[in-house]
Amino acid sequence: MLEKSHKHVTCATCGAKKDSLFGSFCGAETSNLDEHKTCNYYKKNQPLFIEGSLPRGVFCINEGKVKIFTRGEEGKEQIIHIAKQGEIVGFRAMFSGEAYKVAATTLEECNICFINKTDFLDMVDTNQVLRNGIMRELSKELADRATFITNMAQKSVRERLAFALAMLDDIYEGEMINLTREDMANFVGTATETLIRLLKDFKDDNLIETHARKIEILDKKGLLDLAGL
Amino acid sequence: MLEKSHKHVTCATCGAKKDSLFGSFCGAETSNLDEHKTCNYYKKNQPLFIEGSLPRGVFCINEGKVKIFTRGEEGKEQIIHIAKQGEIVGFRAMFSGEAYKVAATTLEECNICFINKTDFLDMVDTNQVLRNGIMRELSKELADRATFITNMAQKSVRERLAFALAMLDDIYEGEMINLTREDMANFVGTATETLIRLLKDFKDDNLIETHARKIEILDKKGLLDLAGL
DNA sequence: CAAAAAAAATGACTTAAATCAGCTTTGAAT
DNA sequence: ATTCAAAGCTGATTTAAGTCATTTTTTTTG
Repeated sequence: MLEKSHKHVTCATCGAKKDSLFGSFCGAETSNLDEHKTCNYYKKNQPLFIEGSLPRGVFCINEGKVKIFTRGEEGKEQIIHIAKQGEIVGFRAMFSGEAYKVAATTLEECNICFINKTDFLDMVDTNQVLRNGIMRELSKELADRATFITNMAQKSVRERLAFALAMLDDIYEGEMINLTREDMANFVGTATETLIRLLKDFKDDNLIETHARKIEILDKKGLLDLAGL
Repeated sequence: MLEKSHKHVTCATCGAKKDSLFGSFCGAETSNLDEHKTCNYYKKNQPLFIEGSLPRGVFCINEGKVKIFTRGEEGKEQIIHIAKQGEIVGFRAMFSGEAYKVAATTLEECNICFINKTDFLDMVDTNQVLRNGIMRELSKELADRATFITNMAQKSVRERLAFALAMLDDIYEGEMINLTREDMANFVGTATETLIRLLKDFKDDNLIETHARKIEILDKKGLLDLAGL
């Protein structure tokens, strides 16, 4: 695996920036961003923020993956989204003015930059392109979540898992999927045991292959078919 | 029931405006809004827009209720939200620049105003208060949908129905809930037969009372308890 | 590297909720 | 008022998926 460590990242040379909401920033805007951000190294399973806390700024993922989740009754996690490099995490609650309803925790070692609330809101207020990007992003996610709800309501666990694996293949971009069975079950919305049994089925059907915890997608098209898409 | 009919509504005297995103509009802004809107009367079960079409503007509900839904595999509806007077419908897709992923259909006779896309976007661009209101709204809804997903994944149908009835009680504001059993099932995310059986249980437990199709909430606290909240 | 802890896997059993089929009531339209 | 289709309701049956208990494998840590 890639060696990660605490290092100072410059926005101007950040590989993740081009895919992010800051992608359109010009030189002056980029160096302004640079001055207002701090870089931090996170270990695996470290929280960025928890439910109920007040947002103090936004997190920009430079490297690594982060799960966004809520907790149900008995504290069981429901993973809503898995964010990767280039994604900005934690800005939704800043606009609603409320405490976080979701929590964010690293799934692996990460390098993540932090931008202070007032600095970020200043940028949003003065930069129309950024603002439009954010509104587009919020709207798109809203539509995605409508689909998510519909899938939860109408699809079987088998179909949801097939779809989730195809999504994870995109998120892990060719790398093997590396999640605990529990996290995966909490993403699909099922029991861990059920998830494990279904993974075996998929393995028997040559859709995937497992290397200990890691999952390799062999037949993405087959998975999407199975998901009913 | 209240008699509804095609009538011209003035934004200045609109009873729904104060609760809407336009609530903060001053006199000049209100008359500008007035000039750019048209009023329309809708019969029950009339679509405002359908999935896949491109947004041409936004809908502001003056009177009546509207269901927002997606369709799964075999066309089965999943109701995501039920909008009432004061709510603005259809603006999310305008920011994403994509076709509607959801559809909207009236649940009863409605009076609904329409504001053209360019006029609305102009207002958003020039009015910071409106813009902030929209961003707050988008963010709040995003959080609501995270909770919705978690409920679908982790709660039983019984719990979800109890919660849905409590929500509907707020939406219908004291009026009796008036939805087909099918719509209600598509909101809760279950089969119509299952929903009917559970309604009977709730009736037996004196939580609700039915008057033909209409449902009266007798014990909202009891319902919320049952929902596990 | 060994030991301990955590995660993964398997088996047996239970149950919530879907499906299918048929019957009854309601309300809309003539 | 009568008719007819749509919606509501009930019963019987099936099944997908959850739960609980135990074993095996993997991962972590001293």
